[in-house]
Amino acid sequence: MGSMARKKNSSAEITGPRIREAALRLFARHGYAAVSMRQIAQEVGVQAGALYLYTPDKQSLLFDLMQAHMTALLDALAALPPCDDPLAALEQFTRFHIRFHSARSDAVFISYMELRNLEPENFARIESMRRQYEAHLEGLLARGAMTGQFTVPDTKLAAFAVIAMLTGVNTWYREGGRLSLARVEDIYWDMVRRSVGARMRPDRPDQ
Amino acid sequence: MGSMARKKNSSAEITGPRIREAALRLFARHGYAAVSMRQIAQEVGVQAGALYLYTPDKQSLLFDLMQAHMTALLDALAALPPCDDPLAALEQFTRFHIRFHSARSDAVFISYMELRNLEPENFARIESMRRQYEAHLEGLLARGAMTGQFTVPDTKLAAFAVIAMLTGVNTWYREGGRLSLARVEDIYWDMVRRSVGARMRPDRPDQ
DNA sequence: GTCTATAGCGAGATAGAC
DNA sequence: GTCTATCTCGCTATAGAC
Repeated sequence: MGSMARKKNSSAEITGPRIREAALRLFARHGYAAVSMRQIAQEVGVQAGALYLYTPDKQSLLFDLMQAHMTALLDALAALPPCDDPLAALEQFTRFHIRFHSARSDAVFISYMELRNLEPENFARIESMRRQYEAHLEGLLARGAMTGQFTVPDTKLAAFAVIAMLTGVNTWYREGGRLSLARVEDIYWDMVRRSVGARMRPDRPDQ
Repeated sequence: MGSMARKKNSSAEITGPRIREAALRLFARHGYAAVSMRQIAQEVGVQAGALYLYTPDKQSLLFDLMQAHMTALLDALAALPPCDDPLAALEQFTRFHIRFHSARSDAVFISYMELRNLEPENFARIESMRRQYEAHLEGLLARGAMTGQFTVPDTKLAAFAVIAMLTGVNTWYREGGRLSLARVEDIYWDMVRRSVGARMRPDRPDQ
């Protein structure tokens, strides 16, 4: 109980997380089906058999990675400061989406690309979380449409379009490239704002 | 030479295409790495060994599918009637992209998701074709920015954003759903047009 | 908690009969 | 042109020593 009372095997304590990190990176790079448990073990520096002390099987490893990502996404979304004004909320969502996703490109990639490799019940759970996320955006678009701040012919399609546009950043953005992430946020916010037919907010006049 | 002069084995003549169709469907559904040559053979109704009469190996099968898709895309793009006006050209591109891609969802899916499984030289060839397609859009956005018809802070990012938004249609659109494809085109064209800060064309006033 | 060894299986690809 | 049979390899997962 006391500090230093016993010295734990330092590597054993962190093997679990390291397995998940290695699996995340390898699944994102080569695809779930193309990555073997041996490769993951080699990346971590243990033998293949040792992985099964930390995960019941390969499928659970994939599902846990996706679930952790989606849970973190929904938690972070819920932790945003509340925004009554739909335009402010849309800007908040836009910047949040770009920042959150660009910092987790491997997890994002896996969560979109490896849905096919989930067993049905696992698939259903991840899909339900994704629908929650989309519903948040659709809700704020609907509020903005009601107040007349937004012009959207169809809130569901607009939500799909905005999310697809924003998630696309991950396919080309690399740190240290031509544009800073803050600049990318500004540019995309401009396009998102225009795409839903919204004008600038009064406190930041420019249009 | 004369008609009916000899009766060809009817199934032999079409086995090659049927193999590519089966591979396309299976790769799209389960992923390249997860699909076995035996599965493809079973879908076609031949034995696994027979596949190698039509493709040197599994990798070539994947590459041929992607190359055929990208070639068809670039050919169809080049075959569009020329458009001098950037706004008309953008509408043409928007509707073309949605129509072409929604009719080939399996090939689109594969061409975006299985790039990781291409050997380096094959990857480079597909990527170069994709860049040609993006360059077409970026070029017309740049022309519209020069004429003042578009307001785009960055033509490259705008091209990425528009393509991501439009390709996203494939993730949810299903024939016979709530909206017709023509209606989807209209809605997305509206969002694309707004996102680049363009007004309606004079011959179709409404904004 | 990690190792070695291996069971059990299915993969890609080829050889040769028909 | 398609078949059966097979080679060789690598996979997931487990058993049991340490």
